[in-house]
Amino acid sequence: MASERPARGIRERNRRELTAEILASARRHLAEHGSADLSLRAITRDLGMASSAIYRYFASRDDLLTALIIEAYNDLGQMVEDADERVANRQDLAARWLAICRALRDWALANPHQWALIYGTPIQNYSAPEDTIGAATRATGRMMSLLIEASTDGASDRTVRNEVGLRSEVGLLSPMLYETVWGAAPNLREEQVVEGVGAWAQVIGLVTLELFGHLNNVIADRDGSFTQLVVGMGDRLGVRAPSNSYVAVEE
Amino acid sequence: MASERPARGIRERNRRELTAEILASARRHLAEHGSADLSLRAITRDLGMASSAIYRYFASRDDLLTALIIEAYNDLGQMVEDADERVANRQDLAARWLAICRALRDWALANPHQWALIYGTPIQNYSAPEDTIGAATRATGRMMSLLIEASTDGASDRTVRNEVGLRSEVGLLSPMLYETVWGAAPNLREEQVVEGVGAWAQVIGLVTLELFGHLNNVIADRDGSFTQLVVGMGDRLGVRAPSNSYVAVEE
DNA sequence: CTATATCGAGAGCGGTGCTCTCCTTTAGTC
DNA sequence: GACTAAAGGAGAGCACCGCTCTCGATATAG
Repeated sequence: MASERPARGIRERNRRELTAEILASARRHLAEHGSADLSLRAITRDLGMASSAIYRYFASRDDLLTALIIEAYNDLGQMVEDADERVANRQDLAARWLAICRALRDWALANPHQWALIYGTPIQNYSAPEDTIGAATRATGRMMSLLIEASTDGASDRTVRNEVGLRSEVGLLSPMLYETVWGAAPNLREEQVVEGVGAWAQVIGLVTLELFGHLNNVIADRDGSFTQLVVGMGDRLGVRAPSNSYVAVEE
Repeated sequence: MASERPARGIRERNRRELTAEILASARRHLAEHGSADLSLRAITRDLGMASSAIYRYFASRDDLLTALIIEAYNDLGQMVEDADERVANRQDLAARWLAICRALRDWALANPHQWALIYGTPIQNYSAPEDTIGAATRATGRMMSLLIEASTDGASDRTVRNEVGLRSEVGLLSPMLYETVWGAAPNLREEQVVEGVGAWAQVIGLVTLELFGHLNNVIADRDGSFTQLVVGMGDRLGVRAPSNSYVAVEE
């Protein structure tokens, strides 16, 4: 079980440990004061090192923030995945949908500054590096794949969309998303996927509005309203509990 | 037409003018570099004054930002109201709904940093002063009152909500919203209002996600997707074009 | 053992928000 | 019209920030 090298030197070990300590301190500062007030000097003071020394570990403040962003994405993703998998009856898409959405909101309420870091105003001069996108898509991916699964199942009993004359030829979605979706569900209609993105946007929007104070004199019971909306959303998108069969769910 | 006092002294006139110039410069800096990089010293440099002099006009950086926030709210509100009123057929709620939503998004795309200022991460130590709430509710108010109008009209042909067992006794909404809504439409069901808030959250969510880059590898035709979702939303909430009567709309 | 890469510490640069003091200019009053 | 009081501009200065550079200590590799 010994890692790559047992002790490749105290330098390498120290480096890993110090990097972790810096991140831990940064996480603490972020949770307490938000990303705007996150100061490298404060972190080095915390750790009792010279202010310049931190640049041996993170090239810039943005680099540190990027690390925190990836952490946040992964943390949220893990939370959502766990919540989903905790639903015993895998066929109960409605329960899974609700669990996922509630996990998202709960995490946001518990970690408001990290939520702001990933879904709030982007930090300047920051263009998501490659490392981010893997982590970034974890939570969203869960939601979307569940919605896709639902759309495939009960595609027949979905009410027909508006006939207002919207274009229906392929082109709304990005090429990348086409590949992903078409791979999983070849005969899914494009509009269904767009509706899924809409549901995702609504959940993110609700949580963001709540967290940023825009629901303050609007909604009293946030828990109840959120649940109502999420359930309604799932309902519309065909996210259903295992239809009539109450028993016959073997394997 | 001469204002309150023709020239109550050059002091008062200068004060108004300089305040306006400061705000103009701040607006310029905000539009170019975003709120995080908005520097009081840069503004004073712009205006050729001492860095300390600005504090005669704005007590702090947060104060200046608050002024910009109110400006942004009002600007957005004006845009939305204008767009709504430009729809000739006032009975065509669908057209008005789409116009409002598109105006919101267009304004956001044209003024991304101002959008971030009001719907992005809130600035620290900032608790919306009284002056804000009037401006803040302009755009949102338009959307909500239109949705309420629609819900009252076609309340009968709305599909019944889920029967999952959500509470229905009064309590989801804030007392303030109850007063507002119940005054305008006494027999509106609470769940309808919550659905309206949900629609609002979806629109805000869509625009925010788009602006903050979260739709980058997801949706190609943002215009088309946005329109589809908004139209679908209105459809569900009973926002309809003037039903069958194509002519008989007198008065 | 030695050459080399790593890394901590300190000084320093230009920037920030904000305060305090000094001094000029304007406003309102006998 | 002189006089007091308020308003406002200018400058120095404080404590902070991100970041760079240099120097000396230390660990690693040959």
